[in-house]
Amino acid sequence: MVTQAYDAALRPVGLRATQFTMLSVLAKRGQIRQSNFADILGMDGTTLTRNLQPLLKNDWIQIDREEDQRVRLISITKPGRQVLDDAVPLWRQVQSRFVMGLGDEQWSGFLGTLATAVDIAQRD
Amino acid sequence: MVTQAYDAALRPVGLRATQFTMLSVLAKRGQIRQSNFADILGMDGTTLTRNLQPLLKNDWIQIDREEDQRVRLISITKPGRQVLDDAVPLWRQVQSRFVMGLGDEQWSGFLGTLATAVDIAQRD
DNA sequence: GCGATGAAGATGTATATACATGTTTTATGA
DNA sequence: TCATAAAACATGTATATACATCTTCATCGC
Repeated sequence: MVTQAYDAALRPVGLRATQFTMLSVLAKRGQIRQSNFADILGMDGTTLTRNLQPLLKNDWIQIDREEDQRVRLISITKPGRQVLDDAVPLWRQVQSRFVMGLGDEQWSGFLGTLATAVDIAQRD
Repeated sequence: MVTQAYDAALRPVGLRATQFTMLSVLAKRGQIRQSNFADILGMDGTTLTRNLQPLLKNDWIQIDREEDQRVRLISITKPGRQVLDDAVPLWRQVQSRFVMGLGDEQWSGFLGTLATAVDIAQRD
């Protein structure tokens, strides 16, 4: 239901929550290897392969090669930065709805709990 | 990543996390209307229509009609109860990994935060 | 220099998710 | 009563997700 709220808020610019996250990571980190990108997103490599397609179709990202022909380098494009810029205010509005609704204390506790949960999931 | 942990734990019995949740609800509440089921799960009605298919294919649920021919009544079957019984110990193991890893205080805080988040998402 | 091994992605298949829209059945109002 | 609205689901389409497996390319031993 939380994801639905973010998806609904981003609909005017044509972005889904996942896509917003992906473009945000690319905007912040610049060109990165596909495998590294998957790790950052906590996403299976094959999932990332599929999730790149809608972004490519809209020319929001580009994929380059390096000397090692196996590696794919992903980066955001100018149109990608544009749609991200358009999306940020919409994102901020939902985000603040949740942050303010929970309050600072519960919010920071939530972030900490999620980090711990990821840590526990990674064990084994 | 949390969902991945639950999916991995349930793999030996052939259940996904979503399916485990659906069968658990049916086991606890008995026969329910499809629309009511969707509300309980916080799932769009059309998503539920699709998610029922794998359960039907495995004969874990059945769908009956009532006088109002529009309504579908969903219930768990004997094989459904069987696979759920097989799954519960596997689920308990992952569940306790997360509950114990977080500790009682953080765990109950987490549950409260999620409930509040759902509440916020439902506004508007 | 060449065969085995391993790294990096892609593909086949299945499930999960929801919006827009369509279909069927029931309820409602002039 | 009958046309219309509304309720309950299904379907078309698109994205999100991951496992098993395949392909391609690089590296490492010998």
